[in-house]
Amino acid sequence: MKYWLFKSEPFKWSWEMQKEKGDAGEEWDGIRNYQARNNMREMKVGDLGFFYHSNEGLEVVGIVEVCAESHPDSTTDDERWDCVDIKAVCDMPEPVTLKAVKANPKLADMSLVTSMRLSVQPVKPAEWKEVCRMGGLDPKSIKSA
DNA sequence: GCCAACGTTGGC
DNA sequence: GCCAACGTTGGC
Repeated sequence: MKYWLFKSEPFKWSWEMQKEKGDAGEEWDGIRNYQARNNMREMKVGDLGFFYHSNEGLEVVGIVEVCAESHPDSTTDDERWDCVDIKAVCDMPEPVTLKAVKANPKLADMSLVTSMRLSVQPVKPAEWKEVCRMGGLDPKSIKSA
């Protein structure tokens, strides 16, 4: 099981909108970047991810779970682009801001800091635990449905 | 809204 | 295969 981070601009697709979809989940479509796509191709059902608000908010606001493995992106006919489906799992009790992540030496190598523009990123287990801790969330309490 | 950083494209 | 030009992302 792996960990990931999904970036979204809240005025395009927000955490609230993701939660409204419930367990049905939603396609994480519109990704037009090879590295981000390759990350999605590696995802398995049950993998967990952070939901991060970019541009506005600049914070990790929730936990999501991969609920469908990589398939063609329905928003394009271009065969190069695949995407996964994700569903909301729970809120981050206290959103973890980019500022806080940058200020934490343990997270200095996190993709969020080093690969600022990558919209779908891998997260290391140690980073996962640390961000959960900062957000007031016990990683062990995250239950996939 | 600006601009730096980065990815992609296309001419050579 | 290099690299300049261009477009996009995302923090500020």
